[in-house]
Amino acid sequence: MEQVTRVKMADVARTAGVSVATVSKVVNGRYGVSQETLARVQQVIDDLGYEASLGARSLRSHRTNVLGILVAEFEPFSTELLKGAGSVVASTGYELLAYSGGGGGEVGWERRYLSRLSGTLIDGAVIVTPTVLDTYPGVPVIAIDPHAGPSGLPTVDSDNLAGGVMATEHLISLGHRRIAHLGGRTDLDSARLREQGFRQAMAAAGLPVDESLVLPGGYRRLTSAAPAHDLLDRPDRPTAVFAANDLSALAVLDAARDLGLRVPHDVSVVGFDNVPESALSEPPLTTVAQPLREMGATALRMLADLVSGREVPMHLRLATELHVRSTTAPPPPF
Amino acid sequence: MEQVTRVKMADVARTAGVSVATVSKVVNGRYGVSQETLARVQQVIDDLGYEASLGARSLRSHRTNVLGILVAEFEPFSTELLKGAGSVVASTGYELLAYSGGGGGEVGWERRYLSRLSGTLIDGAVIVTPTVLDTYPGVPVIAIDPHAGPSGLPTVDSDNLAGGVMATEHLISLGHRRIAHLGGRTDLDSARLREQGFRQAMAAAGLPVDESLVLPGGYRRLTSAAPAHDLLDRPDRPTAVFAANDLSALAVLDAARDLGLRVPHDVSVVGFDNVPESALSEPPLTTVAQPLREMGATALRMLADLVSGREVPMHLRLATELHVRSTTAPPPPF
DNA sequence: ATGAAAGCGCTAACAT
DNA sequence: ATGTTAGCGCTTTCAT
Repeated sequence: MEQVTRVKMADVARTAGVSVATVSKVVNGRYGVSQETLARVQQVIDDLGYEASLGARSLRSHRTNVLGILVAEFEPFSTELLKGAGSVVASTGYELLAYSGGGGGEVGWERRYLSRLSGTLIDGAVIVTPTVLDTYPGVPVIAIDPHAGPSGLPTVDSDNLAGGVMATEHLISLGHRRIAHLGGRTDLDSARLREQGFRQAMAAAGLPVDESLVLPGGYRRLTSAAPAHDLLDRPDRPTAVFAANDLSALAVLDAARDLGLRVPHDVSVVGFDNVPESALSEPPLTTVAQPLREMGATALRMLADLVSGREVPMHLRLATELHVRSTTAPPPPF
Repeated sequence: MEQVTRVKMADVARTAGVSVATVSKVVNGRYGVSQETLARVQQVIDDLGYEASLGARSLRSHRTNVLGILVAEFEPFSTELLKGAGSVVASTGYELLAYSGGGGGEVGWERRYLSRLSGTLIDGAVIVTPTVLDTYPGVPVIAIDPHAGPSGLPTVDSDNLAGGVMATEHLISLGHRRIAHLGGRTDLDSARLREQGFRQAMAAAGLPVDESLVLPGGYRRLTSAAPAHDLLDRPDRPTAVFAANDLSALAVLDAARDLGLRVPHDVSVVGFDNVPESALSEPPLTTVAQPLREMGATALRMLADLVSGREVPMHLRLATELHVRSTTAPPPPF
């Protein structure tokens, strides 16, 4: 029989002729219920389609069997992580709740979301690119790719330094000597490490870094447009640009097109991240891939361990990997 | 001051020297609080970093300002919808909670999830590809791409029939005559419509359908592997395969590679959905695009309307569109 | 303007 | 084996 209002435990209890406590025991598989009663109550539960309210249950029991993944926004980066987390959650026995304000991640969003959900709705959380890296009292938390470097929180990220080296070495091996770096957000750890990788590879090859060819791009397509243009619109322009992420690499592609430069014939471009958009550009972007799915999966497994009181590593760093597509080639001859 | 336990309303009340009732009024912007008290309480809230527990709040108020999107699994299809929903949620003033068991969607998962969350945690839900299409008592619900055809639930989907026709006509226009169809899940409406489109286009071109070339693939890469292999590993293999979705098309690509067949030289492949992965395959997949982001965005807007008591259309069908990439070409000569 | 008290749906002692 | 009772953290009358 369908009712117009949600079926609650009291409804089940009344229908089965028992107390709510007994129903609760049945639902939670506690001892102290006769076979006969159990069968009857179970039958009523099925008939009525009863399912315990997560809110009410967790308010009382402080255990929900649900893990959270908190993101500022559902965009390509975070949803890749989500796919990774989703692919392993079943094997942990938990269910997965992804939460986003939809806004655009005001500073401290992670703390608000966590307070909202923790203690009542989720047993622990994976936080994606938190801006503030406090430890959170009483809630198991794993950070993915935090903006500031590792602190008290168990963290999963990828090897930004090695990635920066890889991108730069790739260009050097093609014969480039005059290489520019369109940087990311200078306040972010990942951007600093990618630049450091760039400098390290240049130094190792005995190549000078022209400081006028190292410009901040801000990780976004819009903020990268002007510096990308400046980089390419000069008589002594570089033969290659290593951009700190794919979005800014795309901006370099835009700038090249505007200036009538062909990629990779006139100038080579390497990005970072390997978001799907990077494969869809024209030409498809050579980029350093972060293993986003694997990072999501790893973080979720760590969280499950943490919630179960098992030991987890403080910092897990996954390898990055160069994906050579079509924006890199040897430099033009003089 | 950081505490070791979650700060709750009682903590705020004690610190500010008022009752929890007053704090509640401040938090919810109710009238009946003096300017002075309001300022003091607000200050304490900020100092302590207090945020109301979603569970406790909604248990009492039955209004949460959170919309849910319920999916069987976080895979490319559902996460695209999620991106679409996420992109508009801010403009509706709601926050967004995505929920998944992680399992593989036992029958009736949507009812379980909905019971769990509705009434207490979310004000309404978008359900992605529900298997059972009941109306749900007392909860505003929008269905995306339901497995059974439209029923009592407001629904958003795309034109699967036209898409199936489009994919097949594309292959026919390239000169293919012997075309296979790797189907989806036979219990799903979308799969049936795509196959129907296939048959319709074949019939319109006066081409026979070899029934041994129509195999179910189950919409997943794993379940499609065997039938994809069977389709290609026969002396009279088809010159083209129309796969019911991108994941199974990717499985066809895998099978072709295993068998040493080149795509599209030896066999052409068309997918359906246009998930990001389809552009990343090698070679990039020709596919029928569903406007997934738009579907997600539309469904979320409809849900917001429904929750606000506004009228919503019963059935919104969005157009599909062929994206020709690199897995289709004329058939090999004999 | 403020606070006391009841209760949302559930679980966990503690009776019986 | 079953029921009674007391909350979980919050909102909401209803007093004051």
